[in-house]
This record gives sequence, C-alpha cells and structure tokens, in this order.
Amino acid sequence: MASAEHLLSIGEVAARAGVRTSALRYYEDEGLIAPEVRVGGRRRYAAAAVERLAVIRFCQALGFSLAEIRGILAPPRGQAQKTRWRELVDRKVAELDGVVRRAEAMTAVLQASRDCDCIDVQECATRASACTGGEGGERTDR
Amino acid sequence: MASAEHLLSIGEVAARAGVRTSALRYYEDEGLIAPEVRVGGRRRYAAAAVERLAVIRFCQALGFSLAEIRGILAPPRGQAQKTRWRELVDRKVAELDGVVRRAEAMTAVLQASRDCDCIDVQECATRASACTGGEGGERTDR
DNA sequence: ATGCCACTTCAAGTCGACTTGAAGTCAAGC
DNA sequence: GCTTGACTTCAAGTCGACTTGAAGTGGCAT
Repeated sequence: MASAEHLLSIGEVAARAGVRTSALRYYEDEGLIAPEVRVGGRRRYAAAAVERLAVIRFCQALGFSLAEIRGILAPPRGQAQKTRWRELVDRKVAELDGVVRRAEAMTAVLQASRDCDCIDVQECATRASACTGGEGGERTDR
Repeated sequence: MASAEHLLSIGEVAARAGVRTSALRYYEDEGLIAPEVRVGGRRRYAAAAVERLAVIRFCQALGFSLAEIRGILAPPRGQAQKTRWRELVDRKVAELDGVVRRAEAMTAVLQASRDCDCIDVQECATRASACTGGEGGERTDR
C-alpha cells in the first residue's frame, strides 16, 4: 500500500498529529498504535498512523480513556466491534448527561451565591446545599 | 462557645460529615480544617467542624480544588473575601460553561456516530472530527 | 572523521486527592 | 493487668496520561 518513501519518522508523525513523540511511544506501550516497521531500530510509520492518532485524540476528546479507545480500535472488526462501539457510546452519553446536569446545577448555585448577601461563604454554602438537597455533596467513594 | 462535652472525636466528625478520617487529616495538612483542641494527643472538634466539612465538600462538588477552597475559607473575612469569592465564582462559571459546551458537542457527535453506517470507527471519527472543526482535538498542553 | 541531531530504551517524576500500611499510644471494659 | 479498638504519625502507594532525564545509537553533512 505505502511505498518505502512514504514512511514517516516518529517526529514527523508527532508533528502532523500534534502530539509529542513521548506520547506516541506511550500509546505504543499501551497497545494503541504501532509503527509499520523499524529501520535501524527506529520507528517508521505509514501515513495512516496520523489518521489513527487523530482518531485516538478524537476519542479522548469525547471522554474515552485510553483503555476504552484500545477496545474500540482493536480487532475483531465488523459487527462485534460495532456492537461494542454502541455500548460504549450509550454508556458515555449517559455519563456526559450526568456531567452536564451537575455542571448546570453548579452554575446555578454559583451564580446565586455570587450575588447573595451571605455573611460568609460558610453560611452561603449551607443555605445553597440545603437548596440542592445534598446532591453531589456527600460522596465518599470514587 | 462549645462546652467540653460537645467536642467530637475525629471518627464522629468523619461519620457525620460522610468522609474518611484519613481525608480529615489530609484536609488538616492542607490547612482547610483544624481541631478545636487536642486531648491526650487526639483531635477534638467542635460541632461546627461538621458544617465546615460540608462547606468543603460542597465547594468540591462545585468544582473547586482544595487550594481554591483554602483561599475561600481562609481569613481575611469581609469585603476582601467577598471579592475573592466573586472572582473565583466568575472564573469557575466560565469554566463550567466550557465543560457543558464540550460535553454537549461530544454527545451530539457520539449519538450521530452511534447509528451511522461507517465502515469502522476510524472513518466515522474522521468524518465527525471534520464536522466539529477540530475543536478540542489538537491540544498538546495541559 | 567529526559533530550534531533526532532517535532509542528504561526508570523515575508529575499532578491532585486521597488511601494504605506500619508501628506506636490512649482510654475503657473485663 | 490485659485486651481491644479508636486513635496517633509518617512514609509510601494509587490512579491516568503522560513528561523528563540519563545514557546510548543511527545516519547525514561538513
């Protein structure tokens, strides 16, 4: 597919993809991406590696962990992968929904507390947390 | 203010506030909360400590770091504190706005990709990232 | 043949918010 | 007096996604 001249060094791939070379090696350790060949010990990548990196960064921006992305990108291809993708998407959409709602609740409380005339933050927070009904205030787990 | 009988052990405070004792000691190290006195080397807290912890957890839930919370809770009190609080709120509200918008963008892309008929994730992400115009996809900094 | 730079590996460091473990101490109940 | 259990301190470990540093190598230009 790609003739020898089109193989890129790690530095070129990194520059094109907008990541550090150290990140590329890290991704390789994590099983996300591998060079086409090694020439004199050095990694040589096909141009597709840049795209693959774009996918990785894209998925990261979507909130997936590297482990999840590995699951997405790994074989087997086809229906099984599609199903897995759908599961991941559904889970992540639900998560994001939670994120948005929490962020909006926070914003509302913050804006209320910004301009209120509480004597101090302690009082304000006590009042405000009474309003939010303790949501997001008593979680010890992680 | 509080008579001796009302002082609580670290375990009691932790239980009432819903945090681990280790977290309480950590907060103390970080300058967020301190016991009223020590009795035989052991921490004794006034009941207000539970409220203060509630404030801390509340602010955390709002997305503040412990360092920021320390700034909020620390003296000086009064106008200076209020100004600082407003600054923090404004900054945090802006941050939260970014979070919400990114999350919503992610959700939109995810839902589109969930049901599309891309051959594989690579193609789908390439198409989708073209749509999002590269937002949030090429940041190397932290 | 020499200098230089981009590359190589591997180990360790970073960030934040804790938790966990080891070894010792205090107070109460039997 | 002895055990038990909640406490004490301090150091080190955890998580994820990298970065940084040290020491060595490949290959090209001068």
